Amino acid sequence: MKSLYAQVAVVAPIKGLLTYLVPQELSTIKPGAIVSVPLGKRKSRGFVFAITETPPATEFEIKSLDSIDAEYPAEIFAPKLKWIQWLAEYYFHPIGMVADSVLPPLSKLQKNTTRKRSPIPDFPPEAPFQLNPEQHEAYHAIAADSGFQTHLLYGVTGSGKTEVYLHLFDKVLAAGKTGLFLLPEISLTPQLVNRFARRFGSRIALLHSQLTDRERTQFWWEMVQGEKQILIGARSALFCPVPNLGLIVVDEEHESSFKQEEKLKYHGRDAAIMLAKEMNCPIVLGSATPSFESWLNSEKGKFKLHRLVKRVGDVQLPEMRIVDLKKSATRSKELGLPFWMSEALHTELQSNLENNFQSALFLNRRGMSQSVICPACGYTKECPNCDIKLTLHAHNHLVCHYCDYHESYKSKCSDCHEGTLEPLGIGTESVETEIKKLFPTARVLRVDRDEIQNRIDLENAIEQVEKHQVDILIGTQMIAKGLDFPNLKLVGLVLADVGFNLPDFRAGERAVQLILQMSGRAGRHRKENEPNGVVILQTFNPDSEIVQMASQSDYEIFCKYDLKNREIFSYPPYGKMISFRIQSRDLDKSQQTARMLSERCFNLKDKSESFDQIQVLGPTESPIAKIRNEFRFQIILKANNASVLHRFAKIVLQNEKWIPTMVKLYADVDPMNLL
DNA sequence: AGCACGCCGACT
DNA sequence: GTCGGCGTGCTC
Repeated sequence: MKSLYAQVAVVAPIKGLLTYLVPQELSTIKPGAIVSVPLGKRKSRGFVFAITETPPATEFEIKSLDSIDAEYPAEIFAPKLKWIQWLAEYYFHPIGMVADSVLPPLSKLQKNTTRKRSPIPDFPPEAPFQLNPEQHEAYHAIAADSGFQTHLLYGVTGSGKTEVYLHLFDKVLAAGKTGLFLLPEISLTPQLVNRFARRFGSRIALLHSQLTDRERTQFWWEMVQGEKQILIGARSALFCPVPNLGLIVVDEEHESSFKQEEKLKYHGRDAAIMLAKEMNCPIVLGSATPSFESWLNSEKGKFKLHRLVKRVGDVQLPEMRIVDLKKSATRSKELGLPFWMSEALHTELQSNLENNFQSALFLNRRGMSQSVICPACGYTKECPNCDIKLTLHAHNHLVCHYCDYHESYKSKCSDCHEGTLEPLGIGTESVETEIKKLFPTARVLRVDRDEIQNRIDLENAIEQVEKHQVDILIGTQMIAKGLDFPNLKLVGLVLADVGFNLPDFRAGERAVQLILQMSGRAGRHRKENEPNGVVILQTFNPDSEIVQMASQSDYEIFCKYDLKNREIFSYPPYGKMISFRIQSRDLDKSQQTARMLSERCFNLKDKSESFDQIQVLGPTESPIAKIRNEFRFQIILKANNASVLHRFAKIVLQNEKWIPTMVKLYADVDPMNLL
């Protein structure tokens, strides 16, 4: 009898697979099996990727694996192996650590455990809505494919993309298959989950970070055993080994939060496309403002494009008015209004209140947060661990956004001991205070990270708005996504400029997406005799391309304009990027290692002509040069050909021996923010 | 990751 | 002496 060897991914930071001898009594072992193996002086969990009869040449003494985990039959994971392997190789992450995320957090629970409070709301079932001609056409074009095909569903806000998804899932269920519905931050869109709950009742399962381990484990098994057929989740739901997959939908596909920024730095949308390819099923990417990556892919014919250009019920898109804050400030002062409240916005809020409609004020706090400044010497407090200004939080706390550092807020300047520290800039909190002063009778609700800590908070907030217990909603990004309030007629973009001038080639794309997403909340359901939705965009840069094109609601024009620039500079989606981050507690060591790495890159470039196209940018100090007392440098690789670039990076990363101790080197493939 | 080994300073 | 903190190295 020949000996069998198992190629095993162990849960440790090891790049490749390790070889173990299979004991005679376990010779029925199959790829996909989960095993317990000796690793150094301990035991580790391992994932069997292949069984071979010949041992590979290795200087290691081959050990025997201990046992097979009976809890997880090999058939569950076998179909996912190739996808896991792709993730590990493409994103340069240890394969065992990638594989480990296919498991539920707890071991199998007793069946029929009852939850205290189901995360899925119990709604009376709802019949499907009739699709309008546009939706119908998109639905049929997508439903025509049963094998792998990527579809881009480009529909303006309020055009009824969700109804198309629901019809598609209906068809998938009717065919006896299962579906996967991916959202950027699922816990932030309860309204969407509710619609699925109404339509599919007990056939849906959820997977996202706000569930308890117990809930996640139960949903995982319910999907795996086919008791539920539609999985709604954040990107991590991709790892659940659902059998018989017939459709994947990625909603709000342009959202950059689909990219995981730590550990396995994968993009949920791209990983979903690979999974659909592996499972040979169609995938739909939906957005009102598609990512430039997807846009280009549809132009190239790689993705099939479907347009929804009209709102459901022929409701008009909101009218957008632009206010130049430089000009409006004087008038605001005369009227006793703060600089960020133009006369136009004030009038509109007033009349909306009188007519009993709801309004929303949107403020992107990023970069405009409440830092405190000393008017005497201009000193702003910084975090002692990170290169970041402290921001003023609920009343008396100065906090760092990157680490846990916080200190109490003392008004006396600790630098010059003269001035009194004063909050700089505006935040949602100060907007709320002012609004309450200006409109004392209005019912005001603020929705941001400080106020809304969890799913329940958000659900309660949404309920209040739905029941019209709120007249003016004030919020950050949180209220820009997926919310649908029939009485909301006015959206005020208090300071639309934030983000325009960030040193990032995607700044324009993001700014326009955000403006359009937010304005899309206004006037979605117009009854007869009701006015149209109104958007008031306040800005210090009324002439910028971003404002001009966002105001025309013409995303496609902006897309074409900005894509031209990207092409000239070989930025994504034309060029591809991989960034390296070098990090250690020792500033000199970090810097020297970064220089060594760049030298290695240039040496490798000289070895082959095919690497001529590769640009090595840097090393530079990372925009946030220090986090948690570690100094960070970065090198960016850019090239026109993705596979050449990847091959190049792989060679650079192959040997880790040259890296000095205590220095960490990370790769980020297709980085979304270059911080 | 997780575990052991080995080096150092500090203390009963 | 020896306890324990953490830097270092290794895993088929």
